[in-house]
Amino acid sequence: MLHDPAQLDLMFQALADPARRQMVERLSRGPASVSQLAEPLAMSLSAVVQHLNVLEASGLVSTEKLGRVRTCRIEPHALKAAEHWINERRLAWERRLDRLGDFLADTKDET
Amino acid sequence: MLHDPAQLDLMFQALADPARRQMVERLSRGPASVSQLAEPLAMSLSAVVQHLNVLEASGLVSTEKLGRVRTCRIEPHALKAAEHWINERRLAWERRLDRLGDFLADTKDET
DNA sequence: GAAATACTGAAGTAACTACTTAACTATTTT
DNA sequence: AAAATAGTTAAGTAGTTACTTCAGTATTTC
Repeated sequence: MLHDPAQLDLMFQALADPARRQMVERLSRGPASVSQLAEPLAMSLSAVVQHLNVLEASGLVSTEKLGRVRTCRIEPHALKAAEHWINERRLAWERRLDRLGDFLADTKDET
Repeated sequence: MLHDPAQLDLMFQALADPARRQMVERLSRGPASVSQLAEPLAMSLSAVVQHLNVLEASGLVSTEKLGRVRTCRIEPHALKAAEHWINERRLAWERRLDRLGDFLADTKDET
């Protein structure tokens, strides 16, 4: 799993945009062409291609061109890296609270 | 868990910045004052306060002012919401691949 | 081979972001 | 009460982002 901060930056930045999240959501249900990705979005095809480039640069999506159709798919490894970063921080916090809880319980015992 | 897309937007946008992620990382090890958060960052205190406001607006961090010190802490619920969004998409994709694998295996059995 | 399809790239623009400095307020400490 | 501390707020600015339109290039289809 890539913890390169620059890569994390690109991933979270990619996920920050609602249109791009919608694209990821669509792709989570299966591969799609650029036009299929564009269809539910209220913007030009050109704009969608630009969003797609952001997603691809972030590593969250990979694409392959066959003939005139570019097929896009999710990269679950990259998604997992973002997920992992958040999870680690949340767990660190929760472990801390647990230790604090134990400490308080122990202190109470000693009275 | 809040799935409000506007809230997700704010959260991912908040996490997109490396300085803000560093602040979250620091807070995952325990509460901190604004100056403590600022200390490792190469920017003015003012800039840190602005980042902090973004984090607070996103719901990822909450703060409480006592006297002249503002103490900041992580909101694990919000972190979990972001985590959950990513996880759902990745699982949707992986379930899809599993079904596809089963289908291919079944098809092979039928020869 | 002409027309339709599926994208791609460049240029322009309006809005937003991440800062800065400087002036300020509120709270402690001495 | 003066000085130091901790944070806040406003205004300005350079750089970035999310689009747009328009003109292009391959690839199919008819």
